[in-house]
Amino acid sequence: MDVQTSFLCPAMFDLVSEANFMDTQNKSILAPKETHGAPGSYRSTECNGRYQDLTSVHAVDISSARSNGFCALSSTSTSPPAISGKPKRKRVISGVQRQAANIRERKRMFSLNEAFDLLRRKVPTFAYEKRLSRIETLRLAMVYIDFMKEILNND
DNA sequence: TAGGCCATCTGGTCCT
DNA sequence: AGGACCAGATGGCCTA
Repeated sequence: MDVQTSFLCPAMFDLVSEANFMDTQNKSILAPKETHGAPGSYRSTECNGRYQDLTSVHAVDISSARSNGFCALSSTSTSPPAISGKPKRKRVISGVQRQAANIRERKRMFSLNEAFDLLRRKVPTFAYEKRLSRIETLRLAMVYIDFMKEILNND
């Protein structure tokens, strides 16, 4: 029994049940998710569901279209009161800057998801198990770390 | 159909 | 000034 298998047996069944290990559909891994797939979609997908082409022209088109719509209310209604005595610095950005910020944010989230993918590969799961969500990955990693620490302490 | 998960947009704040 | 980071909002997809 290797370390990963032995780890799964005693310590994880509470988490295992949460993660629905018996689900063999595995669709989320095999089929890339096609959200926001409308005309002008800014995602091109590859086999594992990751997306590329983060700086495509389509991204600019769709983001500007969305920015003209339902998200406009958040600028004034959700701004928190200034906590410190500092005067609030109202930052005015152009449409081009907003689009550039959107692209940077997409790249940032992409790298974050890459890190989650790496972490997913480090934590032990059954081969047929459904792809772990991000929160499941974090929780499982914590349990795994604790388990490994216990092993080290018992030596 | 409701709820979970995720991608994306957006504005505010912090930092360089 | 501008990039990074963050959290809220929103909508789409999937599953029970």
